[in-house]
Amino acid sequence: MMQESGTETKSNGSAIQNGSSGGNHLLPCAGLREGRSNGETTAADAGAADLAHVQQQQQQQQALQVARQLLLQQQQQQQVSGLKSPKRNDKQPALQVPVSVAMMTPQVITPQQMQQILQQQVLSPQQLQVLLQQQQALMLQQQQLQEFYKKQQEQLQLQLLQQQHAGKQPKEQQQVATQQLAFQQQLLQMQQLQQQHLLSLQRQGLLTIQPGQPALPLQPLAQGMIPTELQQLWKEVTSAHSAEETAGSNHSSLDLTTTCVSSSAPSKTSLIMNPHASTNGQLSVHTPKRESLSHEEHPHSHPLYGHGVCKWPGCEAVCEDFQSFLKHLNSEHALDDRSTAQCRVQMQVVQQLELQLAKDKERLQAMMTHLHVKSTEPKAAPQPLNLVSSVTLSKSASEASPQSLPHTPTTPTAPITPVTQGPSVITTTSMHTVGPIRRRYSDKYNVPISSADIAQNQEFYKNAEVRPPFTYASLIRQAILESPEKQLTLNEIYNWFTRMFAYFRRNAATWKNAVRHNLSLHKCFVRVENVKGAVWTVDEVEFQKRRPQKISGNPSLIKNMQSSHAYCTPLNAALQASMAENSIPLYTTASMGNPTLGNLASAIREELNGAMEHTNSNESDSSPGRSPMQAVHPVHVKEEPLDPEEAEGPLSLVTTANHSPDFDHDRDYEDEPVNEDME
DNA sequence: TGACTCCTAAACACTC
DNA sequence: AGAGTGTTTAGGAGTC
Repeated sequence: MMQESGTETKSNGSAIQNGSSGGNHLLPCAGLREGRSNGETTAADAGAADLAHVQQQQQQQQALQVARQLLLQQQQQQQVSGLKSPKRNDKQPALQVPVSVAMMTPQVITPQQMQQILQQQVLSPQQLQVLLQQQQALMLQQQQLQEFYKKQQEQLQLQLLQQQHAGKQPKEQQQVATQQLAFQQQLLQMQQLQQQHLLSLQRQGLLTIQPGQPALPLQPLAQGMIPTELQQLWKEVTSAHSAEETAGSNHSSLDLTTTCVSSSAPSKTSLIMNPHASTNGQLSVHTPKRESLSHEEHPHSHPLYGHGVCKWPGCEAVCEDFQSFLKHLNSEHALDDRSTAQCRVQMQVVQQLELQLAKDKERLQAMMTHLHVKSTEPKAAPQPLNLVSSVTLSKSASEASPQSLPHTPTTPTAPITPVTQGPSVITTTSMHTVGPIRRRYSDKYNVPISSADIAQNQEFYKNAEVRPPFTYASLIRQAILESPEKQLTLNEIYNWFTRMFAYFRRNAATWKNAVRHNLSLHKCFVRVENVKGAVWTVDEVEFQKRRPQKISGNPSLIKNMQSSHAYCTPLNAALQASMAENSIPLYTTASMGNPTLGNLASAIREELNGAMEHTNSNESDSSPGRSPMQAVHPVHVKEEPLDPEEAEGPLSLVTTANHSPDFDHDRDYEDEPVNEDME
């Protein structure tokens, strides 16, 4: 360490001032830094994007399902129309209350359950995201069905009134009744699907229902939460707010649902009043018509219209505004053989996707089960370890030190749960990153946490008192490199820690001491006299030298990485292929924007790139160490014990759009986590 | 088993 | 004197 203390002119006071406001000038990370005040981005935004896509997809599926259902109805109707008595009025009461409250109750995870999940810490942030997305998808469907049902009932009543006055239109009454029944069936199917989904979650350990807890379907309606509320709940729970508060607020979240409902809620009126509906047996055509009508009320959303383009499969006609789109829709995609055929094709596409999804889910389940069994075989968790302590805390900290209570997350409740409790610790992202890609601490406890995890869960670490699975040195380096001038005062480093990680908002004495200790201990941290006083910089060369231990010497690790890569590449290809081959715009190239799959795939690539870079660089170690200026790039290091020398030479077998130019720089550092997300 | 890394804790010195 | 900063040592635990 540089011994300059004798000549230091630092001013503690100024340093503190700088520190307190230091975050403000860290422009590159402003988004992150200000997350707490501006609303957290990154993960949250990604989730929103995901939701948008999922929503869109759901809308398409919904429209098709409704169309399918209606087609069926009409066929049945045609078959029995001659047999049925036109007198259906007496049936109306029964039709008006056909759906129980339970049926209409969104079977989402209740606040209590969400809280429980969080408390148990059995879910990684990714899992929570996935969970939320799944719930949201289901919710969207159910919302749409509910809306549809309501409209049907309204229409039915309207018809009744008309009939009472005019004493006619029995056929339409019959239609409505039939549709009601069909709709009820659909709701039942939805309910069953959701039940299966929940059961699946339970099987996977993702969701635990207490013995005394009523089954989800029986949850009171008030406890049902719409997806955005779930997200909000997640935030608030991780922010140590009570779940009850969150549950109490049910405002605001209607963006998704309203959009969804408006976009796809089938207009019963249009269906019934549409001459085709009552006279034409070819139903597939109704979908566009119905939607076109229903969306006149909600001009801003239509499953078949977006970005000024008609999204009718194979069309892509440019429509300047919604009105022209409607005209186009009615003229070009009217009821004819072609449209009907296209609709059928689309139905098949959806069915294929559903089939594929089911298969992949099954496969995932098998993988998780398999990995869980394997991972828990060697050692059982003898002591409670939460996500945090299991990742990085040394025993002295997690057990002996009373100060280390932060491991016990203050998040509402947080009973410490053994991480090996269930397969749930294996997340989608962790699945493909198990093994050498994780830093040893993670491997140690089978809690794979990657920078990708953090990237996607920056929010999580900001709000939950979960110890980040990174070394102090890495965090310090990250903090410094994130700063515009690549230098920070000690106090600014402190602030960065507390800003980025809720965990470091407690026990300051402990971790601040550790920070100082690391700054002094590691040669890679250079103290420089500055106008501000003393600032700390990172000597990247030293940082790279810092890690003599190489995993290159471990053939098994390399093998694992390569095999992982071998698995990933086809997986990625399969993902894209399955998307593209279905010719669904959402899923094609640009679509890698599809948050869910796209991110997953890119995350996989990224992780494996890192791994391969590492292994490859062992062979072609061409990095002579870079100048501090080079090092100044924002860090993107993975949490892997990588070789210092490999920094540059990522002979990446896979190039990804996501591949950050900076990515390679830090590949070798053993810990460098936080960056990707933060950038 | 030993070298190594990382963490925590603590003592001490220096400056303001 | 007290707080903040910086350095150093020690010991435990895990990895390789």
